[in-house]
Amino acid sequence: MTVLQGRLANRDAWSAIGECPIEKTMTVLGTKSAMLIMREAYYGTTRFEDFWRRVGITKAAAAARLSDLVEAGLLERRPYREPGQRSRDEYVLTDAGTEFMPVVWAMFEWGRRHLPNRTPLRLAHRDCGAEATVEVVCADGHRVPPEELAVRLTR
Amino acid sequence: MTVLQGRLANRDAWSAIGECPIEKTMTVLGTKSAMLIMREAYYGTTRFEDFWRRVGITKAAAAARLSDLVEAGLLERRPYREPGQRSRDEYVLTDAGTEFMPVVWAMFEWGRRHLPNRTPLRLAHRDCGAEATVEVVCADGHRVPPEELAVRLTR
DNA sequence: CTGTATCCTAGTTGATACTG
DNA sequence: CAGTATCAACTAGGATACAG
Repeated sequence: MTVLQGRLANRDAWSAIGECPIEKTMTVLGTKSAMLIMREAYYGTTRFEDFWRRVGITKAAAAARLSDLVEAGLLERRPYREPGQRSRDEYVLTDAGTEFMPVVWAMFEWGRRHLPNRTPLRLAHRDCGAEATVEVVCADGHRVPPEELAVRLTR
Repeated sequence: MTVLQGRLANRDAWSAIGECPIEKTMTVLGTKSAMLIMREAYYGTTRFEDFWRRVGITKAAAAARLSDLVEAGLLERRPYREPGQRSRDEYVLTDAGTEFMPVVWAMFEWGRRHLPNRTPLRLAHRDCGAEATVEVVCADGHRVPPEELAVRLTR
């Protein structure tokens, strides 16, 4: 078991230890519109028009990003029909999409704390009312501060 | 106190409730190279050549992104001098940069689980050895699953 | 309402060469 | 080693018009 955190031995590029999931994630989801659509989807938005209006992007951008997110498995098209209308699709979060939300909330928290902004929004635990943040935690239930985090090479 | 999570009442665009920190964060850090440079900085990389070689980008891209990250306050230039050389700068994580890492590790974890990859790396708690993940937790120490997360409107 | 098509601009990135 | 300069390719995204 090798621990990478801290000063590195001799290692060149990520290629030496395999492809980097961070890079792959950014390739699939590394756009502002994708992040904001995920935020909206979590808020409960499902309809095309609501996405582009609430996110504040063009319909073209929304269509492109929604298709990307469906293809990547974060959103799912689900047909619905308003009375007297043709069948249309709405976009709902999948499990994979829900599991992506820590990325979004981590960005929310960092931006809220470190960038000039006056957002009145706060993350909170509905059940107990306390404010919430995004943190690294271990399987034993400890919070893992940056100095205690290890990136282990397995196998 | 209003809770936004779940179906929304009548709300248009984020502008109605202030600027979105997620969007601002993406504006500053929404590039693949910035994320990967942050990863490298956390690993302990500090020198210009190590950044572009290990991240696998051009020197031009590395220079641009390193400057951005310094300006945004995530990295800090610190002068050093090798014997017989002129003074140069190395780039070290600031507190704001360290606090950004949950974003990076959340992406790592999501990509590792949901995208095809064979990375042998795992996050772990150095102190107890258990594997680690990125989660939403509240001030009372509870893990906050997606259904229990609220986004509250304060003031 | 739910898109698609087109034009246009700005930013990211790679490749390559050059400087101190 | 630590950059800067240039060029070209690609992508994101706004504006606008059009279609089912």
